[in-house]
Parts: sequence; structure tokens; C-alpha cells
Amino acid sequence: MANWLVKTEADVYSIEQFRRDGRTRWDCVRNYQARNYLKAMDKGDAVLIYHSNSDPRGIVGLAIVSAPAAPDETQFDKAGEYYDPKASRDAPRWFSPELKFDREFSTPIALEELKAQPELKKMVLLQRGSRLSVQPVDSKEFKAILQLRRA
DNA sequence: GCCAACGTTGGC
DNA sequence: GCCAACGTTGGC
Repeated sequence: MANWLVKTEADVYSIEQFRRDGRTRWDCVRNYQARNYLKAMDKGDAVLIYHSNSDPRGIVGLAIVSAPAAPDETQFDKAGEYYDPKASRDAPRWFSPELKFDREFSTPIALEELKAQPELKKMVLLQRGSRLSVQPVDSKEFKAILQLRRA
């Protein structure tokens, strides 16, 4: 079983909204490396939810993959912001797994707090210039992160 | 709001 | 297929 981290901007799709929705298609991702990771997600994988451009920035909760990636419907919506003229039903370009809300941390694990953990030094999230919005998380790193909010 | 990093586009 | 121009991300 693999572990992942996905970024979202709190004013676009927040953990509060995700909690209300219960489950959601993780769509609108338009980056090939991120797309490949979305396609690699398996049912049951754990996914950390990260808020960027929020105060504080950080990991705010946890989700579980409830269904593997299917074509992202937003690529076919001509009127929508995420329409991709190069995509077709026969040859979709973008894919979205379904994520199920698991929990929201009592307090976010702020970026600062993550940076302070020696065992997270190599985390993709913390690498200089890493803007990847979907990324794998090493199992040791994943455990270390959950330890930070264990009751 | 600034801007470094870096992905994407398109002319050649 | 190169690479300059451009657009976006996201920390600060």
C-alpha cells in the first residue's frame, strides 16, 4: 500500500468542504507527473491533504483512496476552465481517483513543523522548488507525520 | 505582492 | 528538436 500527499488551496477546495462532501473526485490536475501519480493510486492508499497558500500552510488531514483513477470529466467540459481541446473520450489525458474523507487533524501540521523534523528532510514536499501537487510519501515519512498528531 | 523555480508552448 | 517566451505555483 502506498502513501501520497495532495495539495489544494483552501479557498478553492478546503478540508472543511471535503469533510462535508465525504468523498470527492480529485480532479482538475493538469500536470503530467502529478497525473501519473494520480493514476498510480490504489484503493485503500492513504493520502495526506495539504493546504497551500493558507495560514498556516500545512497538512490538514487524511483521506483514503476509495476508487482508482477514471478520466477526469472536467477535461471534456467545453465551457469549463479545465477543458482540454487535445483530450477526447477515446483518448483522455487527465485522470482523477476518488478520495474518501478520513479525518481532519485537530490542528494543521504546519510547514514549519514539518521542516523541523529531521526524518522528513528528504520529503518531496520540502525539496527546494518542488511545486508538484501530487506526490508520493515514503512510508517512514508517512508514519513520522502521523506521529505528530497521534492522540 | 514579489519573484524563483520550473513546466508548457510554439516558432523556427 | 531547440529554446525563448510565457504562464503558473507557492513560499516568503
